Amino acid sequence: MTDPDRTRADVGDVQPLEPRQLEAYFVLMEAVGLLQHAVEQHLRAEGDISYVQFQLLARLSDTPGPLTMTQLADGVVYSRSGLTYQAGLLEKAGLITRSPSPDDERVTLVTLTNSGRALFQNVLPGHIQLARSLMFDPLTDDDVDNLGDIMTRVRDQMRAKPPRSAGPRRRRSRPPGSAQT
Amino acid sequence: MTDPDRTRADVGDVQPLEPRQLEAYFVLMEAVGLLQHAVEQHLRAEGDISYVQFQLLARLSDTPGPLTMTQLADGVVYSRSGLTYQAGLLEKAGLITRSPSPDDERVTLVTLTNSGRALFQNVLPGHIQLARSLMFDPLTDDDVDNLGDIMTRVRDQMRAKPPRSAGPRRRRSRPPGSAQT
DNA sequence: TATTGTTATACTCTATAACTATA
DNA sequence: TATAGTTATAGAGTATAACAATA
Repeated sequence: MTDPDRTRADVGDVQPLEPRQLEAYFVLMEAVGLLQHAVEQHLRAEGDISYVQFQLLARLSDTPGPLTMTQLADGVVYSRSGLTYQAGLLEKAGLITRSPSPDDERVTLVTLTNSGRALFQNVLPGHIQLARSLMFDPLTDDDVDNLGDIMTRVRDQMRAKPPRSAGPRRRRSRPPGSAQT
Repeated sequence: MTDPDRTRADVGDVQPLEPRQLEAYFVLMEAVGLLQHAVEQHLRAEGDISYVQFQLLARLSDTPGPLTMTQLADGVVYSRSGLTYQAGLLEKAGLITRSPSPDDERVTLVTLTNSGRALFQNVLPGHIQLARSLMFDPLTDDDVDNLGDIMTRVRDQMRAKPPRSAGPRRRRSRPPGSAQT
């Protein structure tokens, strides 16, 4: 497992690893990192919610009826308990309600309250405004179309791939790097 | 004041919020969210490091000499103490060392150890491989160029804008939503 | 038995404020 | 005084495992 010679930084090993791809990837991650941070700040300041909570509200706003916890979690949160935690916060804040489904009593139906809808609508324009000023200002219409098109393909690709398995399982409660050497 | 001349994306009015932009923005955030999650899993499994730690190692790998804490933090971490925490973990894992600068005794110089360099080089190819399989597979060369070009402009835009101030300060320790209505 | 959701718990990470020490 | 970094501490968020209830 410690073969520093095997894989060199000279990444020309297995495949050329396209420098263009490398650069695109890192720039993407950096830019989105900055964007996420700015957006989190904004949402916290304006509505006292996190981006995850914003996503959950967005999903509920986008749907006519209520959603089940499982439906709500999809793509936003990666553990059931994580969603329960977030839903607990949102419910405590009066932004959603939870009630058992009549059809299937195992299921919890999540409904956006008026207050929740109002908060979301209050916060959305500024959110978009911020996103626009941070990322769309330097882009042309074509750029926006391209970006949307590209990222749509990427997203679809990712949703098709194994969404949650990403390699062999290992322990996670050691100091970093201790898996190595 | 709020853009009297139309921004490029045909805006005659601020409200309609450009559906194209909206969609591009949300798809971007979703796709990158999925990507980040997958990448975090991979780094944890392969090298027992987080993405932030990976970024710090990457920065050090990219530089001939040592970096100061402040230089290292730039763009990766948003608080001094956050970096001290991460550096503490990396040092404990033997991936970096910290020593006072001879020039300015206030400054801490961070150096990548051989072990740290080896770990980074071990982990990098798989990291890129994963990124490629998740996001570059469905893209053409032109797409990659476009994406890189677009995100470079976006990133530069963001670095130019107030990077860490993003609106009026407010309290952060209330339940979500309580700032509203 | 399988599925939906919650709870208990442990852990990671971030950020503010107070502090030390150098410049 | 201002700057570089650390420490103390508090809080948000996540995930695993055990659990209860329903299908």
